[in-house]
Amino acid sequence: MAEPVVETNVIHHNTDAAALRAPLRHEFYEHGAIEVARSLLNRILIVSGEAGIMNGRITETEAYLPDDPASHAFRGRTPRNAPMFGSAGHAYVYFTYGMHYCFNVVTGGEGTGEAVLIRALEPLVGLEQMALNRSLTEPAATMNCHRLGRALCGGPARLCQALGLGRADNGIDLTIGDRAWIADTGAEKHAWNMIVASTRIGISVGVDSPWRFTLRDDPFTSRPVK
DNA sequence: ATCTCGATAGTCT
DNA sequence: GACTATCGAGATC
Repeated sequence: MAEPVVETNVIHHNTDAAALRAPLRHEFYEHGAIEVARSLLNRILIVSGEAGIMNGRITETEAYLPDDPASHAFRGRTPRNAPMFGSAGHAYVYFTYGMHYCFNVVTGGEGTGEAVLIRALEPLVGLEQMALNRSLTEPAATMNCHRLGRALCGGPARLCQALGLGRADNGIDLTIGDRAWIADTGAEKHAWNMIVASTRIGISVGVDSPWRFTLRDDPFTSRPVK
């Protein structure tokens, strides 16, 4: 095996307003969940709500594949997981533990039942609203950048609460650019060697599959990579 | 830093 | 009836 190649940590983003408004199109999502999970890193997730625009950089993803025992889709289609079997580029937002929502993007061809869970963001725009949504007790001013980022968006349920994503967003089309989308910010030139693959979190089966993806040395994760 | 535990309701067996 | 793609608080090191 060759030694891993280390490149400089330069992200070529075009984050001007026009690029942020342009959603990634259907074809982007129409690949396998692993490829999409890796390609989503460093891109900007945007939510437009009553309170205005909020966004953040995607820092942690997990792929859930067809024939994957950890996937909600593993035992076939049900009312709950139906969006996973629908069209790529739509949202699958599920409710769990009696109180939390988690946000996924559907990938692959129609009917394959795969998705990518967004597990963490670096919050960029709308931090005050996010802090309100999260009912942050500790004043944001007393936290350093990394601690604040973790408190707001460091976890799949945290980022949903911060961005106001919930039941009403289950099944929405992410390629339109009205409510929620991922920007086509020109990050297509990814340094793939910077991506770290590790095992997924919070599951009891499929625990050995390295389908959690983070960026090397990026502090905005839900938990450190082991 | 790492752990244990309880909350809480929808989903499927 | 069992389980859950989680989180926060509190204990302990």
